[in-house]
Amino acid sequence: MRLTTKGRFAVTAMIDLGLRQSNGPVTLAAISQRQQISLSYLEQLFGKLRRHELVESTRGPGGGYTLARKASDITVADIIVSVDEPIDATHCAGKENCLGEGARCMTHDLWASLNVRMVEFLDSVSLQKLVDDQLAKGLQVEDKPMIKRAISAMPVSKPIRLNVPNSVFALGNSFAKS
Amino acid sequence: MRLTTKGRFAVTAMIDLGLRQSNGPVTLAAISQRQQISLSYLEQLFGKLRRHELVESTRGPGGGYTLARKASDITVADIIVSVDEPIDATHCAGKENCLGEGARCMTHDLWASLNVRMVEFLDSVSLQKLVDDQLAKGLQVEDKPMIKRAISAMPVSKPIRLNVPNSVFALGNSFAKS
DNA sequence: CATTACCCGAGCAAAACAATCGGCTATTTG
DNA sequence: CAAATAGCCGATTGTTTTGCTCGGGTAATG
Repeated sequence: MRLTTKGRFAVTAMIDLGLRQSNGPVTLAAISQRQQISLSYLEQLFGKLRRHELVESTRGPGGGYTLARKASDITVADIIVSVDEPIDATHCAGKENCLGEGARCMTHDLWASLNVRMVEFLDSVSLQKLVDDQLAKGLQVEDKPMIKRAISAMPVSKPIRLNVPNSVFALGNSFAKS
Repeated sequence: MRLTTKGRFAVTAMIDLGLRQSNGPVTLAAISQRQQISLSYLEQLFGKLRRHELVESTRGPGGGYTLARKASDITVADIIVSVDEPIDATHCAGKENCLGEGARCMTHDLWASLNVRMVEFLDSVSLQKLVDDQLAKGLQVEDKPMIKRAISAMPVSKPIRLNVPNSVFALGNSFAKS
């Protein structure tokens, strides 16, 4: 598992979806506006999320995305592996004898175990938990009319090309051991 | 914090160092051979590790690197932030009003908290733990003569350009919720 | 003073990231 | 039916990061 902005975008978008899907399907355009993520990029991410059966789509007017199962049954790990895809693994992909001799690079076992622990951790955090955290922090979700399709209006401020240098899970090393 | 192959290389190299530093300084050339990581890349990584005071260097023949403090006082988080550097943070770098209005993108609080939990976790895994894991798995460290400088010999098989497509912390999504 | 081995910066190919564009299909609504 | 909505999909693009090479240093040993 890798942790980059890509996974972060996906998690952010999923929280947005979790917060608002009670009113019916949520459009990517709306998520794009609220979270400042490019629409096309969201389409790519949600394509993967859909293929991994984390979300379901409804086409046509009034359509959009909804969670494929309860938010409490979706974990952060589910989301991240969905968008970060398989790719190989341990640098000596699957091969037992990476160094030719018996030495077999310890990377395998080592990284596999650290990996498992990481996944266990991320698997212990549910989307519901993150949604609740947001609600607890005072974020109020605008109640939009329940009648399907009724959005539309809204000036739509220019998309604004952010082009952030990027990164994720960044943090000053303020937690370095003293 | 980001988790990529870069951090994985650094952790792997540090474990190698932790396993063998009892015989005195360990050369990057030796780590390069054992772990199949390019020497120059290791130099870059250890430059950062040294500036972050995780390792100390000894120049000249018989020189190499040693841990700057006990392996039990070095955490995986220490290593990863050392090589992955600061970079900014939450996509709306520091600014409170990412969306102009009061809405303030939830990304901030959200990612910050998830981030903290990630860091706490990686900070709970010490290098010593990983070294012990390796020893427990039956890896035996060759006891090289204690006399300083005595290595040298050894045919040095060609460096072999691996050029792995890359990734890290990869894992099939075999743990997907059923 | 030659060897060892750390030090350092510039540069580079390939990959991943983030976004754009253009066209398509399914669904709703007038 | 036609128009609008909104998901779907692939090709392409610019930037950043990755992992590595090259070429030259400098400190320590013998």
